[in-house]
Amino acid sequence: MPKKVDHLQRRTLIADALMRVAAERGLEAVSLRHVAAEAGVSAGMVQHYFATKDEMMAFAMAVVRDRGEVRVTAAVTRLGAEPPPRLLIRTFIAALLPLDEQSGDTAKVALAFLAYAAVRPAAAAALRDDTAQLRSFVASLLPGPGADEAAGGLLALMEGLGLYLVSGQYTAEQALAVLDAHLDRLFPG
Amino acid sequence: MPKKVDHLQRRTLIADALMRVAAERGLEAVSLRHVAAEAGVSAGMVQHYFATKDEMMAFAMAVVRDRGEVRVTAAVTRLGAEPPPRLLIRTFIAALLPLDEQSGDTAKVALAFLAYAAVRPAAAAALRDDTAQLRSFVASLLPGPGADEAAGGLLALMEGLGLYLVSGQYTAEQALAVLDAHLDRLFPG
DNA sequence: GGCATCACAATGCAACTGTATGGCAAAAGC
DNA sequence: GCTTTTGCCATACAGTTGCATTGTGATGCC
Repeated sequence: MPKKVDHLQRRTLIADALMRVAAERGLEAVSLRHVAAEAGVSAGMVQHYFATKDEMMAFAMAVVRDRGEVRVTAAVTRLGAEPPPRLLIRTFIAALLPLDEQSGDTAKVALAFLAYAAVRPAAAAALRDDTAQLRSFVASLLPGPGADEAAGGLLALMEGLGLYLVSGQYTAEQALAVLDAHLDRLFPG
Repeated sequence: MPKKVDHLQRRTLIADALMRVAAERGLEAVSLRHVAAEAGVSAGMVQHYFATKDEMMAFAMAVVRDRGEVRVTAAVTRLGAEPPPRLLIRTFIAALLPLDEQSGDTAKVALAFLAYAAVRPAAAAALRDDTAQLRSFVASLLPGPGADEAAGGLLALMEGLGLYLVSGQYTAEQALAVLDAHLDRLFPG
């Protein structure tokens, strides 16, 4: 076999360029040539690693999701074993929220993908499982009756805070204040 | 002066077509020709009423916002004078949430516009005022201390529920259950 | 009745889109 | 050393995009 190249690395390099373009100019500015230029490679190479644009988009979406998962698990494991439920919840929600500038870009991309998936049922299916899983996990950590609705509410609040952060309506401090106030209600005493 | 035409009506007709296209196939499918075809008019006419595509988009965004406002005030005035705060809040949040199929389309469009505005600071400014206004209104209705953070949390929860509804993760009943559970916490007793 | 003004249509144009295709160099297996 | 496979590039292509231009009726004012 000839020249061996790490396909995954190349694809990730391209996906990163895609995300940069999407974060700066929106998903509609994402074209093969723009992505290639942003990545500093030829348009032909992008085509070589992704047969179609849809395939490239799907891969980039998967990267965004995986990065989020990594951020969460990293933040959670940093807590050590058996952390108190409230701290655990606060930690992984804070890890998911776009609180700094860099994750703000990621969130912009995620928002663009969300709108993209809203009219493409096939792409939306992947997102569904993620939240359902997250919700039952949060519900298991919440005290008292009505934990299920409370978990749904907490996650919805998280998404909403994410939206406000992306659109620049909230600062990181404001968002965390709102989150903490909500947690105060969920963890009485 | 020649043929007098109701400009606003024509522009609204076109904006409605734009929203239909965006709801079905996403914002990136919104082109002058597609919108014209959907509206059943010539592409030249669209150009006649909107000098540029951006102007058309801005007008459509304004229409979406205005429709939301109308929905809210209609639902609220239906309550009569001096409604109890909790009912008032629940009513206008329910009016804003995409609970039926038709408003689901509107919400898809709103989501697309949100992503659109996320990378266009000029378009995002209009949204900011709206939520700030809404937040102080809600805060004035909430009891006890920390009303400001609680109002922010409630609105964030609303946005998150909207997202979940649009992406098909929640049914209308589930969303309302989560909302009511949250209101239970905000209005103790 | 002339005529300016407006509504609308048709066409053209350069730029861009995603994808197909062909070619070329390099590297491994024989 | 030759062949084959692979990485990558360049170009071509048909279709679409936003926008400019020009033309054509129709209308209402004077």
